[in-house]
Parts: sequence; structure tokens; C-alpha cells
Amino acid sequence: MSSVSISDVARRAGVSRATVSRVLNGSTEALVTQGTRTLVRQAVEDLGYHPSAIARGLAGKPMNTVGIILAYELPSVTTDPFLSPVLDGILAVSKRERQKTIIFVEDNWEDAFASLPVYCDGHCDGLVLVAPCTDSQIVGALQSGRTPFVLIGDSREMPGIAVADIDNVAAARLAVGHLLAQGHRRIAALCGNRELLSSHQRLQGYTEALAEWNVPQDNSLILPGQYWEASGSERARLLMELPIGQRPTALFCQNERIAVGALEGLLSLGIRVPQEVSIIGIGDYPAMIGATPALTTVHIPLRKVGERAVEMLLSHVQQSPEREERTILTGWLIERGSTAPPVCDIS
Amino acid sequence: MSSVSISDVARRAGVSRATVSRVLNGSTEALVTQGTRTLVRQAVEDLGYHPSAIARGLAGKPMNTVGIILAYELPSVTTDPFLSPVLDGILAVSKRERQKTIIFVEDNWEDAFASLPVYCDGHCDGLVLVAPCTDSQIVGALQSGRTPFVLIGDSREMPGIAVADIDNVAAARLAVGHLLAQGHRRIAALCGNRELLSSHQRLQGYTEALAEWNVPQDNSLILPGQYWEASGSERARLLMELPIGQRPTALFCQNERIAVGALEGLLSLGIRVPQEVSIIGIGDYPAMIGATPALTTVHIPLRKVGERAVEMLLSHVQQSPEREERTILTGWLIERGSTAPPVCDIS
DNA sequence: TTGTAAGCGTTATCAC
DNA sequence: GTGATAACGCTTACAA
Repeated sequence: MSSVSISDVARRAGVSRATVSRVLNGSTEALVTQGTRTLVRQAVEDLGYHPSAIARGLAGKPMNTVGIILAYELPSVTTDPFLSPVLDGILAVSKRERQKTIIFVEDNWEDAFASLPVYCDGHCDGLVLVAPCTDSQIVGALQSGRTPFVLIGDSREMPGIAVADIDNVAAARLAVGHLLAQGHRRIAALCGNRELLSSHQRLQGYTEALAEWNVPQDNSLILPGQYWEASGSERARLLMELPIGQRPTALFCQNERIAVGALEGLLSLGIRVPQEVSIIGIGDYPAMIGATPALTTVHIPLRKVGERAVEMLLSHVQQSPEREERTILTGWLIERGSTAPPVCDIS
Repeated sequence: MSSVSISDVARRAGVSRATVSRVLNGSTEALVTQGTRTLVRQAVEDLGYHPSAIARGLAGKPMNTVGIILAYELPSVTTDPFLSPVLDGILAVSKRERQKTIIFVEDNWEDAFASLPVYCDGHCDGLVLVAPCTDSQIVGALQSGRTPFVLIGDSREMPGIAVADIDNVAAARLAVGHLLAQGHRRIAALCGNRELLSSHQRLQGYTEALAEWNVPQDNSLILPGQYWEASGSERARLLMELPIGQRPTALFCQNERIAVGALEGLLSLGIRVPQEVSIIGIGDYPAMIGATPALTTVHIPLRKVGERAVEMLLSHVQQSPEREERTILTGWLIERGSTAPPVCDIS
């Protein structure tokens, strides 16, 4: 294939390499005669020439490559209900914009931090960090470098840092607000990984919703944990050990994996959902659509987040004048079968 | 971050760039004095130097990057039950071997063929083609180039072409053999996309199994189609329009998406599975585990195929002496609830 | 053991 | 308009 270089083309066309380059890069169309132009084109065609991305990279041109960094310890990256749509969005826009996509998978953000030099070794024009740990040093390190980057799922306000994320506070407020509107007053919060910002934001949404409805917050109903099914079922079971009066009548699960786990936990205890306890999650993950009863949830446009992240990154890379700094997308409530008004406990 | 070059390090350490390069590449450890060695190391440390991948690429060193090419027209790459485990395997091994992974997603193999120059522009040391279309010119073109490549899911015998795949013939024989052993004699074959080799191989397995049991093949029971749910339900319905005596008592679905569709189709017609009609698929896709009744299937180790593909590719890239050319992995039967002996039709 | 210099395939800055 | 020529950052003979 390649191995035919610009010099070969130049020789064949009887011109200099510079001219070939000019024809190919079409800079200011007028700089080359129509004649030599076609001459060069012909030579390119004959030889099957294609420029080396590496060489032009070295010469200062963009590599047309975006790097995606994600930390994931489990064996399957593609089936994570959060990552999966985000990746799809990223890949879709990358393709549309004719960008190559390098996927860097690390076990955790410490490893990712250690690999920073690799991400910035010239291969990529810019980076997308998917849901970095709040306490990772990576963002700071990246800031003092020259590689443009965009954060997904870490929307703290930081001056000059580009972010694409969903509005976690609003999503949680929507979910908890729905429960409150149905009459629930004892609502447990099953939180996600505390090292992820989303978890704090969703807890804040919970707090805000309660405040809005003038319902006092009972901290014993706020349970830390992980964004996983097992963590959900475990906590759901735990809550059901409470004396009946102190039991929550509804569970606000910070994502849908927790919700699925919680549902399973309750059902295994013979507790009926939503008749005895309501469950709501955040995510609307396609993989969880089969749950019975179907889970009421807040849909969050994750694919869109992935899309916007790449779009923002490219606008940074290309130094567009109107580059956006923050894209925060909002979700919407989807009522299904796992929530209902509480039976007797409208206190 | 970067922008500090090898010259800076050389200057700081008071040596030549060549020496720095020697220290860093550790070629034949003895070539540099312990003294200068530490001197250089120190300078590297102080300046936070990291070599530019593109520069060393230009200089002829490997880029430590593998390219993955897949054609996929639907919006979600990550949720395809075939692609997903393959990708996971690829990503896992890439990570383990410290290779960067570039994912090239194309709408179809014609587009992929057209993009060949991009794949081979120096970015990647080698390529993995996931399930290329049998009639795509891409394999031929790649063959006349110098970029090493491995095929996944296209195990035709081609001299000198590296392949990782599952044994489709054996998988199909396993599935159909199971139905035959249960007493089925009228077994329909719901085929997958004919432009994929797997479909032909699975049909061959069907034929072989019938022959093995001395059951004459009825070509009217062989239905072409696609590897999708809709194509499965459509054909299942069609088959049920046959007069009762000509109806198949079992459906051999060439993958599990077809099987899920077929199941749905039969149930919607009020036909009981497996009491009236048995269904078997190939795949054992995690996403389809919730079907009722649970689908009997042939598990195929797709993740492993992805893993082996990258391992093989790297052994080619690194010119290992013992490089494998073909890895064909076999699946195994998983009996679940969608197959049972036929009621009356043991002819 | 170390330095010098050529080369990898481009692009860009000059002259002409 | 076009052609030398010098970068770009690194590796690697070849000299010393």
C-alpha cells in the first residue's frame, strides 16, 4: 500500500515535493497552475499515493484523532449501561467528523493518571475523559498541558474546563419530586459511588426536592453504596429490617442498576412493588427494560452527552471562535410501573 | 506537558541526542556508561520528558497501535450482541499488551474499502477486521499491502491470511444434532445474512447434521434472511402458515437474535414453545437471557475470539517466529427451556 | 562509550 | 507559480 512517498509523486510528475503538497492540501487554490495540478493528480493516481499521517503529524498538522479515556475494572466495557450509550455517541460523531478514535481503557484513574504521557504523546489532538474520579489528579495535570480535553460526567465548575454532562441535580429532583407528589414522605436514597461527582449531585437533588416540599430530611435514610445491582439489593434488604413505622415507603435509587438490584431485593423478601414500596431510578437503561414491574425512571440523554463531548472537543482542537465550555443536558421522567402512592403512611 | 524534546534532555544532561535515545531505548544495556546513564535519567526526570510517538513512528519504530475495523449501520455499536463481546476481548488484550486501540466504524464494507488508505496511513501497526463481508474487496487489497491484519468471522481458507473465528459448522451441527436427537425430523433453518460467511457455514452444519442422521434435507424449510429479531419473527410466522403436516416441529435459528424473534413470533400466534415447536439458536448472548422460555442455544466464545485476534495480530506485527495463522474456537450446547421432543410427528 | 550526521515523509518559509 | 531548504523529534549507522 503505502511506502510510496511524496517524493515519488514529485518525481513522476516532474515537479517538486512542495508543489505536490500544495496541490494536495489545496491551500489557496490559485497557487498552482491548472496544468501542473492535473499532472500531480495523475501521478498520485498512478502511484496510489496516500500521505502519511505520521509525517504530517510531525510537521505540525492535526492527527485527526481523538482519545477517549475511561476507567473500568470489570471485564466488559461495552455492556456497562452508562458507558455504552456514551461510547456510541462518541463513535458516531467521531465517524461523522472523520476523526479516528483511540480508546484508552484503564483499571482506575490512578493508572490513567500514570498513563497521561501516553495519551499526550502526539497521537491524539484532544482527549475526552469519561466520568473521572473527583479526586483524581488527572484533570489538574491535563490543565497544565497543551492537549485540549473535555470532561464527561464531572461537571464541577472549573474555570476554563470544558464539560459535557447531564444535569444530575435536576434529574434527582425530578425523581424524588415524583415520589413526593405521589404522597411519599419517607423516601430512602440509595447512593452511587461517592468518588463520582454524579452521586453527590444526585444526593443534592434529593435534598432540594425534600426542601421544596417541606419534608424534613432523615439522614438515616441516606445510604452510601455503589452504582451496582448487588449494592442495591443489599441496601433494600437492610432497609426492610427497620420497624414498620420507620421503613421508607419509597426508594430513590441513584441509578437504574441500583434500582434493579433493589427491586430484586424487595421481591425476594416477598415485598410487593409498588404496592408496599415504590422504586424509582435514574438512567432509563435499555438493558433494564425487562424488569417486572417496569421501572419508573428518569431518562438521561447519555448518547447525546457523548456526541456533544466530541463536538466540543473538536471545536477546541480547531480553535473555533465560538467554542462552548459547558453542555449540561436535562433528563425527563418516565412513569412506568414501579411507583405508586403509599398505602397508609401519608403522614 | 510535552513540547520538551530529546534535544532539551540532551542539552541538560550534557550529552548528544543519540545518547539520550540509547539510554531510553535501552538497546543492548552495555552501550552507555552507568554515569551518563543516570545523568540522562535525571534530566528526563527533571524536564518531565516523554518521547513523541509520532516522531519515533516516523523514524521507523512501531506505533504500538492496533486498528479495529467494523462495519455497522445501526446507531449502537456497543449493544450488538456479537460485536460487544468481541470488542471487549479486543480491548482487554490491547490494554494488557499496552497497545492503543483505534476503532474505525464504517457504515458498510464498501465504505471501509474506500477508507483503506486511512487505516494504512501509518497510524496503526496492524488491523483487525471484524466480520467482513465475503464479497468485499478489502481483504484482497489488504493482502497486496504491507500492513499486517487478522480477520475475525471470515474463516475461509486463504493461504497466508490470519483468521480468528468460531467453528460455525460445528456449532450448527451441535444445535441441529440436539434437535435430531430429540426426535425432530422437520427442522427449519432460519438463516442469517448471506453476505456473511458464518451464515453459509452454519447452513453447512445444518446439512451435515441431517446427513449424519440420514434425514433428507427439505430445501423449502431453508429460509434466507437476516441476523435480526424482526427477520426471525417474520419467518417463524410464515412457517406456521404451512399445513400442519408440512410444518416444521423445530426451528434452527442461525443466531440468537433470530431465535428471540422467532420465539416472539410463535408466541404471538399462540403457539407454545417448546410444546408445539422447539427453538434453538446460536450465540448465548447475555442480552437475550431473559427470554421466556429460556432459549436452548450453542454458546460461542466470542470474547475469546477478540482476544486471540489481537494476540495473533501482535505476533505478526512483532514478526514472532511462531505466529499462528488460524484460531478456530468451538462452542458448546446449553440446554434450556426452548427445546423438547416433538409431540406426534416422529415420522 | 559517545558524538556526528543522515534519514523518516511531511509542511512551511523563503527566494526566484 | 514553483523550487530549494529548513524544520518537526526521533532512531541509527558510521565515525571517532
